Amino acid sequence: MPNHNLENNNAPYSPPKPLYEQVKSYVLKRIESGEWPAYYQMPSEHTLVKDMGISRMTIHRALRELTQAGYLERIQGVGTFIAVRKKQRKMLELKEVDEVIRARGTRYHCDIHFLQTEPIESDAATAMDMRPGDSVFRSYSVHRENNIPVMLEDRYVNPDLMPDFLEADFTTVTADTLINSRFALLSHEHDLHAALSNAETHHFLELEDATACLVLNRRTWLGDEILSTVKMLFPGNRYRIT
Amino acid sequence: MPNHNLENNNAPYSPPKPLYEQVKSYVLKRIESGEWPAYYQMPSEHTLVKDMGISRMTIHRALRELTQAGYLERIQGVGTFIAVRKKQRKMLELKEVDEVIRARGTRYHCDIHFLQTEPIESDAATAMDMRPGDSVFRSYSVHRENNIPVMLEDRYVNPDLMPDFLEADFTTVTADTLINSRFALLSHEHDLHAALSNAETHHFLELEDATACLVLNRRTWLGDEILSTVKMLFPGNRYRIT
DNA sequence: GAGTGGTCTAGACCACATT
DNA sequence: ATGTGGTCTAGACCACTCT
Repeated sequence: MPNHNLENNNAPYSPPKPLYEQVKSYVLKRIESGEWPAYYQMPSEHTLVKDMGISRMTIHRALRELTQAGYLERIQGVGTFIAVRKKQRKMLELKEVDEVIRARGTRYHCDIHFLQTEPIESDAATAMDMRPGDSVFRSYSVHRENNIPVMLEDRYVNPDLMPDFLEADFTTVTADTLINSRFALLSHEHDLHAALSNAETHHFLELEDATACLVLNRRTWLGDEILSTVKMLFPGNRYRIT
Repeated sequence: MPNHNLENNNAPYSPPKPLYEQVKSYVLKRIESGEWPAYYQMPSEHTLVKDMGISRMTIHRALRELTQAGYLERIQGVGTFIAVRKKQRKMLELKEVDEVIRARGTRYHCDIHFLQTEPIESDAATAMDMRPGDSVFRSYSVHRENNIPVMLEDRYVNPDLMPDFLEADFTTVTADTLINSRFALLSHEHDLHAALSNAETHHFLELEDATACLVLNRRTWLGDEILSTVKMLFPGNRYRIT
């Protein structure tokens, strides 16, 4: 049997790493050093099995995980290649208002202006993938930080998917928190732009003048059905998304 | 040998899914239906091997991947448990303007209004972690879709970290694309709000009236040093972040 | 036909936790 | 002592690509 402890041979008390991790390090080291540049076809599984004296399943697991992590690209029947620099995706996390405000140590409060069943009108019906006139739950609320309105929320919920939405106690949890805690497999779709306040939003947000607002639309999917759509308005001078 | 094609037995032309994928579906179905709630100890690998007639390595791979994905928690010597609802982080990907526009099939173009070295003034110095008066590279450009300005970019770059920034050809690549292709280990910090256009931005964005703009600030770190800060203005009626 | 990666098995040994 | 998950092997069959 070959010696499988490929590293730290002279360092005492070295915790043994699993073989597949050692294979991953072996490959990563050659990628980082530039020995195996992008597009380079690295040795096949069979070759590594022979050269490293490690079984194919173990080699395969290592290469599969590196592929998953974006370091390699594998083509069946062809070979394994070093991936071009993994594209850096710039992600922004959209945190819940109530959590942000509470984390700041300021006072959070929410006024529910209405929470009711209504026939859905045309535009919202399209967004919810329902027919105009179908019954829909709707909530309309203002979220406040130290009593100053920082967000206006206009939400539609599909009654078939969440029949008890109207019974929830939104003084203690936000609709978002409720929905997230209820369902396991949600996916979200976002859309962001800026718009001026209009007469209605002006009133509910208690604005003095026409104000640039950040508009965040979110559609929440439960599997392949739309559970909820929500439009959130943040006055630009009162709230920043970080 | 048991029949391993656990699904679509009556649907013709069903593409056979790998066994480990079928095991994953089997487990996910029971999580979604609520049959296996959070904290529930699901059957052991040995039990699944017996019940499903599938080898342990295959079962193990399925459970390992579900663990990696956050659905399960495994404790050696104890068992496998359904994970508490993975906190659903709502992420928004900030794509590059030029890529978005090109993907839409519309025409992308960028005007550089200036690209120079200048002494950094107080506010920007704070943001860049430099001293006021230090030399800094600055670029000021307008990004257009079908010749209509959709984004105004005001960027500062640390000359020590990227001495050749001024030599780059920004008619073919954006500063963002250049920076991303140059460095491997960047991290980004974002900040988003809405604001009205002012006299200056009004002019460069060729706006008719005061317009609500989405303001996206980004700081890009190279290790523990700030490589670049940029303020991007998107007129709300011309561009949405999706 | 030869070489590649994708999957799967039936066993094995180990580390760990509980009883 | 028993049961759990973590790793590893030596084979096997398959689908795919290229020559």
